[in-house]
Amino acid sequence: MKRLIYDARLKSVPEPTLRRLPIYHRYIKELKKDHWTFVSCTDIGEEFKLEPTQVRKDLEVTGIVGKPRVGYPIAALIAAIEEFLGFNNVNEAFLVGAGSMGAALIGYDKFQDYGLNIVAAFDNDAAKIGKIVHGKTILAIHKMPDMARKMHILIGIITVPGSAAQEVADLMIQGGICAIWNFAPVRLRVSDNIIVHNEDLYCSLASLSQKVAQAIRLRAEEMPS
Amino acid sequence: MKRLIYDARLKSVPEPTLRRLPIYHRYIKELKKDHWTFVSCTDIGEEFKLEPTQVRKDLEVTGIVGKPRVGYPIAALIAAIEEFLGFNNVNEAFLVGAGSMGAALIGYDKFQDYGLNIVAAFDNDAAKIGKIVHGKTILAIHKMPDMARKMHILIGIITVPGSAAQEVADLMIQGGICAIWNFAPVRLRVSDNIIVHNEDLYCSLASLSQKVAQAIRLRAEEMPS
DNA sequence: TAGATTGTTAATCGATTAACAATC
DNA sequence: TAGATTGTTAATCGATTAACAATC
Repeated sequence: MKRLIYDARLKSVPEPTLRRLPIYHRYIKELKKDHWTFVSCTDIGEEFKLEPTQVRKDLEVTGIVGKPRVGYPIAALIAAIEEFLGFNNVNEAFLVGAGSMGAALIGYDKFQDYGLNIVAAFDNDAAKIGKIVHGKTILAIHKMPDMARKMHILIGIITVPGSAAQEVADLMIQGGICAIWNFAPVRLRVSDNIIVHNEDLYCSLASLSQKVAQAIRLRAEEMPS
Repeated sequence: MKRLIYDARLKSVPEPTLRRLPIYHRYIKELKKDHWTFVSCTDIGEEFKLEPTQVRKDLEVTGIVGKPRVGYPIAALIAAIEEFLGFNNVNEAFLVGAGSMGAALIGYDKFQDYGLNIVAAFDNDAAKIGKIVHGKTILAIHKMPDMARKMHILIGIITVPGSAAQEVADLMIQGGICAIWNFAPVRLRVSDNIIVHNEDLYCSLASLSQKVAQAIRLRAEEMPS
């Protein structure tokens, strides 16, 4: 049973794994509060209706080593997930678009725990510039690229309308930003060294909508009135 | 080349397909504005860097029939996607949790186009009840289940803190709601006839965080200072 | 010791991609 | 007609699940 250190360059981690790890992390932190010291894949799998094997595969990428018969030491496991997901090195981020979604995100104070610190917010609307939102002053967008470069900002959050998103993305990249969390309903055209995460609520809603529509269709067939 | 009508009961549509269709839909509507009449999978694939075959497979689920050599008639294709995704039968929804995220969602006026109409918003905070947000009065949460049942509401949106989410979900289901769009960072325990869509921004952020952390690690290795 | 769980390899499943005849 | 694109089947790829020896 030799064990190789996981080398992230060889193979990128599956996206489903990346999205399950924070779920596990949350649960395991709860267990720690309840003074558990070990947790098994069976425990985690039962909580989220997942196969223990899948949980084990997921945890494997963090490099954690477990004990047969008992599971994984909780404190070490939490640390391994946090280290792997980059929660420890908190990165500073700029947010552009101080509308209601932007304001909501500025207010998410737990983002810090996940490696994100929104240090400034920008807008192009004179009515918004200078206003304070959740303790942060909204700055003029034209200041953003220079500030980003000076402050070595790596992450940008886009919460502007779709029509302005590409322009904002270009400015961010100009300022040295290399990862964009995009809430605008637009696919951004960027070079492929830029990480883009689309949070397109309309697409998510469309998927929900289809399932509801299908459920209604099936129900109508089963009970013809 | 016989063609069977797609029967949604036989096989559920892959989630990736459901999330790509609205993207195509948006693009094709743009093309229609520019007076295109036909669009091919090659066109769509080039726009989004996808294989034409994949686009074709995706469009197939809508039942649209194309013309070899020219592609799909734009107007019919838009109609087919909208019908398939359930954009035509707009469903009424209740939103619970009038915090900043709730307020942002109430303000998303395009949700109607995707089959969702937020008709009422609720909260348990006396300070919020009675307030008007984006033209909608915030109601007391205790009124929600009865109102949902009387108004035949099918969709619930949860934007409360994680600690309250399960309780809200239970109330929604009690009111006859069968589909939940959950923005709280919690996995809801519901019976499996309830559709749950988790919009867990922390998980999404964690995935972004990991990629940024990895990019930084690689960069550090490539340029040792 | 007995048995539950780990680590790891193999099999399965589902989604993507390739191949190609049909066709406009 | 020639050739691009559809519709459809087969091959590939990647993620999930199953199997099982090692082990505490």
